[in-house]
Amino acid sequence: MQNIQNTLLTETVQLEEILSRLSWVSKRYISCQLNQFQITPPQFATLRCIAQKQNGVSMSDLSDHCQAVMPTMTGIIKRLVSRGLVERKPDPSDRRTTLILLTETGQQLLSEITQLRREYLDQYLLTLTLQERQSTIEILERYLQNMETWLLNQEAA
Amino acid sequence: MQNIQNTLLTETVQLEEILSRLSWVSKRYISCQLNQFQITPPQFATLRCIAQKQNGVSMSDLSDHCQAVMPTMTGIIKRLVSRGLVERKPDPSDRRTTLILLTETGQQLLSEITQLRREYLDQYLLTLTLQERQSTIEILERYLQNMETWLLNQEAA
DNA sequence: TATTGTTATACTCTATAACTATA
DNA sequence: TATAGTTATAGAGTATAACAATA
Repeated sequence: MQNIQNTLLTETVQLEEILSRLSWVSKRYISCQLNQFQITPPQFATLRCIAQKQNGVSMSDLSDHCQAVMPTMTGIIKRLVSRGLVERKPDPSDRRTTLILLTETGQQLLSEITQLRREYLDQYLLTLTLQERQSTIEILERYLQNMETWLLNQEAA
Repeated sequence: MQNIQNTLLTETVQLEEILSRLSWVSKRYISCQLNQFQITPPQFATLRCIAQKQNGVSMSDLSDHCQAVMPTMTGIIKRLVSRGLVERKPDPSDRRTTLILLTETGQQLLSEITQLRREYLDQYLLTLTLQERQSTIEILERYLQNMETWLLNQEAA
């Protein structure tokens, strides 16, 4: 009996398992870290996305970058606004567009969270060699781009 | 001014960013792969967990391993039962306990999804060297155990 | 009393469809 | 007509609190 699995790399089965667990466990892990700050993973991803641009991000850009549909973003932003973490500003060049910006409170919260996460991560990274750390960065970055490209293609289709 | 960030490894800032993106993007990626099978990431994680034990898993074990509280599991299992993917069986040794098992349909669906994921992943892994693939497995496995241990400690506290 | 599990409730995230306002 | 964004609605996941049945 010809089994298609025979053609796979020997590491593939193992890594599919690891990456499935990683997706789930890292979500629970981040969720748990965010608990004390009273924000959720989608809100965290959104805050990070907003922080990348100094002059504000439109709802549709946010929607694209966070891979969430517009009505979903509307809800997330509404909650972030009500907590005083972001604010809406009209775009002078197009009156249909609303720009979203971090408030000072939002910036402060985001950097507190990031700092905490860095400290936790640093402890783990100390258990790796320099070479391992650098190769991890390289490989995960490529893997991320791989998934992001795939997701964009799905969207187009 | 003494800045705590100065004490971090140079790779830490970069990896915190990468791991945040990874958590979010891998969730969207898996979610997108699961779409055609009409199941959600928490349902997928649950099915995998059930599949690991031949003789069924209790709700409380599921709740522990999936890191979700019992009422959450009740809901997820309810939907999986209604789709015919899992079934409940009373535990003969303790009448309080319900054992959850995969149905034949559930096993089949799970292996279809896994096969699809392996094929996608395999294509990416071909772009890595053997050494890179093996070191990725080792590093991610250790990172996972790190997070899992941390989560268990949080729960205890 | 302690454990196993469900139900009730409330909130967030999610997508689709319908809508408003602007270009 | 097309684009930017919101509202309405429904379903899934999440946690807390209250409850029933069994140990």
